[in-house]
Amino acid sequence: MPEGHTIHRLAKDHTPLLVGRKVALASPQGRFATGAELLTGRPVERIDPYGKHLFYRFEGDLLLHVHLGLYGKWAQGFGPPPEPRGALRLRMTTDEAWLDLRGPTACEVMTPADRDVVLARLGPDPLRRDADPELAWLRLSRSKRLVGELLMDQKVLAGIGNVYRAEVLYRAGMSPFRPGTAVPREAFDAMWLDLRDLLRAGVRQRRIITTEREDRDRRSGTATRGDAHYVYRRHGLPCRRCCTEVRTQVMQQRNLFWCPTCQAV
DNA sequence: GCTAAATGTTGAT
DNA sequence: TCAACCTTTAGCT
Repeated sequence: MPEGHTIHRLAKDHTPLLVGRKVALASPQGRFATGAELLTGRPVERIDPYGKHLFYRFEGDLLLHVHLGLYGKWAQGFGPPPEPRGALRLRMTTDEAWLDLRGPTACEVMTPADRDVVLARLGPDPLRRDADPELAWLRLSRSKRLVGELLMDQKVLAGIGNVYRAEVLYRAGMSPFRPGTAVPREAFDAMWLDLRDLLRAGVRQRRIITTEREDRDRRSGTATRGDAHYVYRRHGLPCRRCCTEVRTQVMQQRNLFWCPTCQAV
């Protein structure tokens, strides 16, 4: 589940549970034992999502940096926490609530300087108010790499993953094989705005919905029909608009999906 | 019930 | 280029 929308959703969900409260941290699995000890007893000052990264700022200029990777997950609840099961990397508890973290790629204590190193590797995040699309445009439009690769590059755009890559290219009617240098400014601007809107909707809905039909069903309370995407994971099925078979191939280490007719160039 | 694949990134080879 | 991280889910049987 973790593309940028999930990370911003988590920041919103965790803020009322943690900010301004003293937190006890534990690592039943043991892999974050030292960090947990270091942060225990400190109040959380703020939670900052940036792309696919989460930063929990604790009192005393210490940050908890979390990156969920592919498998990472947070669970939460009120009252006494359940007995820890499985590989539980981190449990945070306050007087009222608990939060469990499993399977993250990163769970570490950082200084603000360490965080700045991480942020320096990231391009603008369309979900952030302070995002500067110009930077993404410069990095994309000067690169001969394929637009399907560039959209997944966190240094170009932070928070975009494999689902949004496939869906935004389809919605733009653009071939993933076009080089960055061959993307017109207007097309980039349209994709930036579309990504921003799709990501915002993803934060609200807690899932990625890119098709109008699924969105309409969800709003009207009709049972959803499992067609939340145009091309993502629809390999071999007919395109929803032109009935051409959706194709797939690995690009940037992930399965890319596209319609060769609707996204011919 | 079993297996494969998955919305991601890093570090070793 | 590949393995590791570690869990959930879809699609089989």
